[in-house]
Amino acid sequence: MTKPTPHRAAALDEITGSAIPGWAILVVQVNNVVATRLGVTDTDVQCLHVLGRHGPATPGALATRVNLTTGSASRMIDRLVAAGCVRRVPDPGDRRRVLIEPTQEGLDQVRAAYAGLVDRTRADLDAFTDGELDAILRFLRAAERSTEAEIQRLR
Amino acid sequence: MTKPTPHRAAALDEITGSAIPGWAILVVQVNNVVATRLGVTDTDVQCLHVLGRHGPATPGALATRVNLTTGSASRMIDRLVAAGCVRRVPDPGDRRRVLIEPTQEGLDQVRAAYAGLVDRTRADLDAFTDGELDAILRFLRAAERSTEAEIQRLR
DNA sequence: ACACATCAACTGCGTGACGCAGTGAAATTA
DNA sequence: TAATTTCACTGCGTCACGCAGTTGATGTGT
Repeated sequence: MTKPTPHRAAALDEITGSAIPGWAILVVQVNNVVATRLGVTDTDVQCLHVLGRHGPATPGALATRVNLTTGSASRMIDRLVAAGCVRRVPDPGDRRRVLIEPTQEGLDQVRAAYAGLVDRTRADLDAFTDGELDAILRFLRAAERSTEAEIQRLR
Repeated sequence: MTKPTPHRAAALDEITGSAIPGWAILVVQVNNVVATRLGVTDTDVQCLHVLGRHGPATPGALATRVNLTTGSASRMIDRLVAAGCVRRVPDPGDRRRVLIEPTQEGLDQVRAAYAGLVDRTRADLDAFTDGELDAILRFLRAAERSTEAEIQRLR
């Protein structure tokens, strides 16, 4: 077992040290370009992503997800409301709370902005077998969990 | 061929519509947390990532990679110099140009900030076979190319 | 029932990152 | 050599953000 796979160690290094960072840099950049296109802030699109993924949320919950104070989140929501991407809905259960829910227009704008990238990625995935696709999916889910855990730790 | 794999279509949708976006959101968030920890801006860490990946670059090249004007890049470099992460080196070949190169301290700081996440990811990757690892690596490289291409298109 | 503490979202104010427009220096070209 | 282009770099205004305080609603103890 002194030499399980020399190739394997190299692959691990390349994935963690080069491929993931390289991709992450471009993800940040494409988000920035999209934000500029939509005429909003990077933080705003991040907020829209969170809403599209987890559904309506309170300003407070939104603030923690995008690393903002509640005050700054308030202003961010003002901007998104003004842009027609988001709506303020009173929480029937607790009249202190307000729920922020994305408008159809907001969801469509974000979806359209990333449609090109999604298409390219689908095309990329054509080159893989069903089993490889499954492995990729499992990896992405694992990375999601690990990144989430690391965020919690770093706070 | 009317039913190549029903499972495959579902996997494609989940990867492009859920797994990648979900991970991307967290990548942005972890970058933000790291930036706060290092006492610099999100843009600053993005710049450090670019430098760590592509080596020394001129302020102009750096500006395009982080979507900034050359003026704002100048100030960003000022901040990074003040933080001891970066050095200005005159270009011997063209005396108008200045090369920005990361200091060892800057590289170490970034590396340390992400060490926990890298460790987690390596642990995640233990669960995959050599062949699966190879598929994951090929996918990441393809995603990198596609994202790069989409950025060019959106400009 | 009534005060009192808590928790939610929201506002004034200061700081700072950014874009824009202009400057100066060096290189390229006519 | 003169004109143009291409760099990096600076005043200035705008706007996103954090901080601290406000308002209103919900619980909580006596």
